[in-house]
Amino acid sequence: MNDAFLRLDNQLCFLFYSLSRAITRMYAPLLAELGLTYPQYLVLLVLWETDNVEVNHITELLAMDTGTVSPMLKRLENAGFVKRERSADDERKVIVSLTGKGSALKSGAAKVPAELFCKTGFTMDEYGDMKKRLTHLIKKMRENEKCAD
Amino acid sequence: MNDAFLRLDNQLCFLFYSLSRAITRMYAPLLAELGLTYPQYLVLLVLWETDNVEVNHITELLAMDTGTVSPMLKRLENAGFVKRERSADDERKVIVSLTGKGSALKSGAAKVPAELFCKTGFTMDEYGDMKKRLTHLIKKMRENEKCAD
DNA sequence: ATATTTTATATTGTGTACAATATAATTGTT
DNA sequence: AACAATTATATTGTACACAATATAAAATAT
Repeated sequence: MNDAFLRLDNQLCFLFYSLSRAITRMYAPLLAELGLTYPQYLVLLVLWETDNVEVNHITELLAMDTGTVSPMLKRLENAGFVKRERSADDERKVIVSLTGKGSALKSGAAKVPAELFCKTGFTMDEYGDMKKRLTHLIKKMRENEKCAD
Repeated sequence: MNDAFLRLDNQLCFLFYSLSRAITRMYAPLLAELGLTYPQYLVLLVLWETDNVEVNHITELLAMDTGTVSPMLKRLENAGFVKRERSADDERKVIVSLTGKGSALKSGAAKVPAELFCKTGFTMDEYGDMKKRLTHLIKKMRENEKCAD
């Protein structure tokens, strides 16, 4: 019975894993035109919504480790898209903000997710429906964290 | 209008990306007991279904680059789970096969996906339904590869 | 006020991902 | 048969991912 779960084509997890990588590969050439990778684009999505945030804010929204975000911010800074400054009132904090170049990228980036949406072939309703299902699943999995028996 | 797509919490792609990473993190401690990472576990899933396969067979089923699979197989070989041998009739090919240790791992691995299934809180029907939706989406995205306008 | 703990970020080390390149064997061509 | 094109795998280089550790500043405790 358990054996059926060991078949690759039965694994829901593998589907999520494959799909995620396939999406990243689809984004790659579109984002390369802007000089970004997909994770870097996610950081900019955060900043385009709220500028001047702590590093902490980014790691939490993206659910990423500092070991991932720290060097990524360094690369974004080297590329001239963001700026990093120690906070004046709390020297532990680093405030990340957009440069002019980083802000300017937003208009060019707008067509990227629209293009990806088109590739899904979804209607707006189907898109929303899938979003709801995934959000629900994520919530469920968080609740069932400890499922040992 | 396009601007709404730039909001992080509207991005279906980000949900897939987050969920995939969350699943991998959930697998990690369970697979660590077996001495495996998630991608390494995927390779073994392939071999448990069909032993003695070309490297090519693995890269295709997992949709992974040789640059990913080659070093991974080397690590699996060092860990004693698989064996690699040049094919006799075509010296270009490398045949990957399970060692006794690699085969033996299968029984211990059976409970891993069952545990993950439990965490989803899905019924068998819901599981199948989600699988169907994702398979359909992957097919759709492959068809709409070129969606430029 | 000083020692302890907590918090915010960075670094180290291992393992993917993947594009681009390299290498060697096989097949196809002339 | 000699050369070109193709095929199978490996290597190189860059960028995540993440656990574990390090570091320094702030908050708390004594």
